[in-house]
Amino acid sequence: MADIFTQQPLQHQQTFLDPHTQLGQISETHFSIPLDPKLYISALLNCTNLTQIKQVHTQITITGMTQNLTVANKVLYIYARFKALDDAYTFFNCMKEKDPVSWSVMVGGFAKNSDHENCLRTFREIIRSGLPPDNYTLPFVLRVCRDTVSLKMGREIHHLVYKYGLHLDPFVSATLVDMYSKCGVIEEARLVFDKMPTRDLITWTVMISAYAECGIPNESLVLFDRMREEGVVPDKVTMVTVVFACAKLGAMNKAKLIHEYILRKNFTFNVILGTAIIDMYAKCGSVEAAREIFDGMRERNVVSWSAMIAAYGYHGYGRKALELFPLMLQNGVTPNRISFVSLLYACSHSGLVDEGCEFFHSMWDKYYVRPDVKHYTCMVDLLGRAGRLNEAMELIEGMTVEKDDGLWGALLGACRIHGNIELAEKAAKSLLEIQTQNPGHYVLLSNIYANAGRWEEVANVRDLMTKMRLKKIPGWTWIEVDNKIHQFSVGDKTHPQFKEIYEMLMGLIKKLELAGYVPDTNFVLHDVDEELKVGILYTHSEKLAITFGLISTAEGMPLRITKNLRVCGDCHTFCKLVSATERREIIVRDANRFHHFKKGACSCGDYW
DNA sequence: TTAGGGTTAG
Repeated sequence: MADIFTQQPLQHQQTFLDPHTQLGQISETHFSIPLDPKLYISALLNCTNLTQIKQVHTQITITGMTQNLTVANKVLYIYARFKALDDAYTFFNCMKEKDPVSWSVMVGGFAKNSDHENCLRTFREIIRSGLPPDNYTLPFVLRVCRDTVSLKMGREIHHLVYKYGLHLDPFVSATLVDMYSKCGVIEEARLVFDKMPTRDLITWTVMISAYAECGIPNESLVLFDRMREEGVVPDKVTMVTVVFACAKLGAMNKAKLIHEYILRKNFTFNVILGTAIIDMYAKCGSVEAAREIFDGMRERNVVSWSAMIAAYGYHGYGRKALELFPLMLQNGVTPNRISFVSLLYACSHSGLVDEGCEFFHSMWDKYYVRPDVKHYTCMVDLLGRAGRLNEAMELIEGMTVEKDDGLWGALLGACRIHGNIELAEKAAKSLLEIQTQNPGHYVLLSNIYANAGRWEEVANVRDLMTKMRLKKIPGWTWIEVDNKIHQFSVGDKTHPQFKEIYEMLMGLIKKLELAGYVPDTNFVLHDVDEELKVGILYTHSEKLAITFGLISTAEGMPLRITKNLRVCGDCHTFCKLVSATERREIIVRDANRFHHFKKGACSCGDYW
């Protein structure tokens, strides 16, 4: 047998694989050695497993064809594609001659297989050996910077483009945009994007997706329009990112327009696009429209089922979410960790404590999905909301997986609802030990202390926040009026009609109070002036006020709704009204969930 | 010969 890595060709003619035949069928016939590299390349590309690759590689070595760089690079490439990086690297090291393609394939092989360390090490070797980096290698290295969120390194790689006088082609630019946005500096991503002389579809898609992901989905839609104006035709991947942006925006009119566009342009309705549309409709307030899409899908995978379960969950329809689970199993779909997060979340927000506990226990026993910290967090939330705080604490104490700030935050939130200051302090101590960077947790803690009148602790938490340079970022709300999207935050005065909006708001507050609504300012952020508290309680979302304004024109509605409307602790500050789908129902959205207020009852059972 | 973009939760 020839040594396929040292590439020593055999001296004598051997029985070997006939590259003309189908791979995997060994030809026993002797024939003269074909020396056409194309045959070996196509044989390599036709391999379906590692054994076949090694067989072809052996033949290539026997013939001495490894001396041909094109063939050798293809051997490297195919090993990397089948994740056989050890084989690829051993071969790479034995290659007597390497060209930029060899280096690029090796760097790319490591990058695609998430071997960040070796990818960077190989890239440094290129630079050290005096070879210039090229436009083929840079996207791979930038990909590592993106995946490891290494902004500093990403900037250094970007600098190499100028240092080596490289042309910023669409590949490098697209990965730079992607890297900067995933590293949280969307402005730098946009700078690269704006500087490109011409942008191809992928760069547009990356930029559209970047805005949606970093919480500026309205800009995604603006870019989508601009892209089409410039004559770039979107493909289905672009449409998925646009649908995702619309889901983030929660704007139903836009959602419908985009859905119509997808149908009109005959985009293939695959699982990914279908699932994205389910999510979009659900997040725009219509769980029914989401279900319609779900029912109409030809193929559904675990993501589609989980998305639908989650949709019912955050709309407060826990039972419907749970009904989907056995159907999912019947359809031969295996639940994953996210399916269980969605199920437990649905239970916790519909007060289905027993059902939640059952799922939690069966997920590992029956479905071999090991509970991670997120599942424990759902359970703490479930037990905590139901007032079973001690059980929640016992669960945490018995955990073998690493605890994170979200877990303690859930316990802290439950302590706030039930006014359990002792347990709150335990949770707070652990949160402070972890040094959570989530300002919401500190605000929560400060509020608990404030409610207990422990002002010294309030001041300590505030000091800590200042020292850690943490600031609560205000939530944004978007509202669609006549197909135009308006953006607001609490106390916002940037809207051209802000005077009219606040006048209407103040009028509504008066009506609310006349209707007997007494605001509970206990849970309003304590970092605002006292006189603003009541205002914030109502103005947490101007959208809420505006929609109330619209509803108030409907006969008899405002008093009935306002009398019965009790928003939960979270909603006091973060509630967002999405739309009034019918006169007798309004849907309120807080950070991640929806409340359906129908004839004075909320679909979410917790707060009623 | 080698390169870039998409779905579910928190």
